[in-house]
Amino acid sequence: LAPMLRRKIEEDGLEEIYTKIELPLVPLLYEMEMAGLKVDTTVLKGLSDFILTEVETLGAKIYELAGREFNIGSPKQVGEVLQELNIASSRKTATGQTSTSKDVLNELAETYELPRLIIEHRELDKLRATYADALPKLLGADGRIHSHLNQTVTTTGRLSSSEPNLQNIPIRTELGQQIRRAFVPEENWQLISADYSQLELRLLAHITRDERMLDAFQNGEDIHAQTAELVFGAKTPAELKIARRNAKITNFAIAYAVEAYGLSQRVGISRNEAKKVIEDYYETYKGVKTFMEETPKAAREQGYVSSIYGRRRYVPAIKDRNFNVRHRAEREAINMPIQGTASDIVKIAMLKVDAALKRENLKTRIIMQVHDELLLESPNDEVERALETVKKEMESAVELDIPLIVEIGAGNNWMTAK
DNA sequence: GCGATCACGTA
DNA sequence: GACGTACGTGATCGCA
Repeated sequence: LAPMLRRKIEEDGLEEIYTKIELPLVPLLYEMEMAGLKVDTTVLKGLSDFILTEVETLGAKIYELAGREFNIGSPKQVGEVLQELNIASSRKTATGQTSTSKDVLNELAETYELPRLIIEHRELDKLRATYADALPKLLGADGRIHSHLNQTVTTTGRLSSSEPNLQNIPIRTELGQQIRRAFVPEENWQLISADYSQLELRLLAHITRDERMLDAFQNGEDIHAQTAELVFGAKTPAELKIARRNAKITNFAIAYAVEAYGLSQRVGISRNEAKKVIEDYYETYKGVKTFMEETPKAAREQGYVSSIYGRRRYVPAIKDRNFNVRHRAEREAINMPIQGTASDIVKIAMLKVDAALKRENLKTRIIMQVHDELLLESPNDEVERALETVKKEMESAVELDIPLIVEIGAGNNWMTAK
């Protein structure tokens, strides 16, 4: 089997990906899994208890407004209650059930209190069940969590993490951030978090060769502000402040081939306004437009798309007779070179950081990767040096038409390290 | 006990 | 009829 697969690797031009990235990564992933992350279970216990009290209070209010008790954790029963109160949305799930998704509840929450409370209840219960209560159950004998780093799961080249998934630890909400406080360094060590700033957007510029976008990154300009001015027409500082937020959403959404409907939902504008924004975007960033048009064509002709280092994703569905299946494949094809190249680069950076740390005889070690972020653990007396080495190795991991920028920090838990 | 469904956490 | 990509996990629920 090996000779056959080797020949296939050669034929498909995958030697670089295989021999320079994936194979050398194996021992490093092993070391990361063995190292694990230290967890302060008292922080999690405190959070769990706090959330439980909050959830109980919320539950009582919810039952009162609903006029009866029911299982708030059951979307089916939530749907039934909304129907009883005649406030159910007409939107249905794939199986015809009344939808109780956050979007739907948010809309109802403008008029009614109950859906707002259900949203809050769900958020709290999710944090409690998935993180505060689940993580302590997975502690090893050493008091550390040893997640699996799966190398052969994703279609784009990303890693995945499981048992537990440490790539989806909360960060967005105030309470969610508290979960990160439970991830701590060894005594007299610190955690270092280093993440690539706007990696995928920079790669969008590099890959599409769009002049305006390349210029912005090369000159260290604020890309979201630029989009706010050029696409949203912001002129005064006040206009800019508002438009920048929407420009940021748009910049990221474009990389995933968002359509008018999706953008209208995210930015909170009408579908026609969103259509205009996308048109203006492509007029402003012409290279991006060309990429969006040419990539599905190339995928149809070759049968696959590639990252800039040659990693492939086959997209047979791009020839499907069904419109929806075909269009989904086109978006997948557009996104893969960006997400795939980002994956390649972070993996290369991991190898370079690891080699540099070992070369300098540092005890500092990589313990986790979260797609564009590396988490390291570093002895107190090494932290200063490690910060410098890690930042340097990550920013110079590869040479592209745009600069790579890394934001880095150290702290006594994952929250403060960021 | 298992799988489908729904929902939701991250980049 | 659907209309960003990539994942993993928990609770519920119906079925075996």
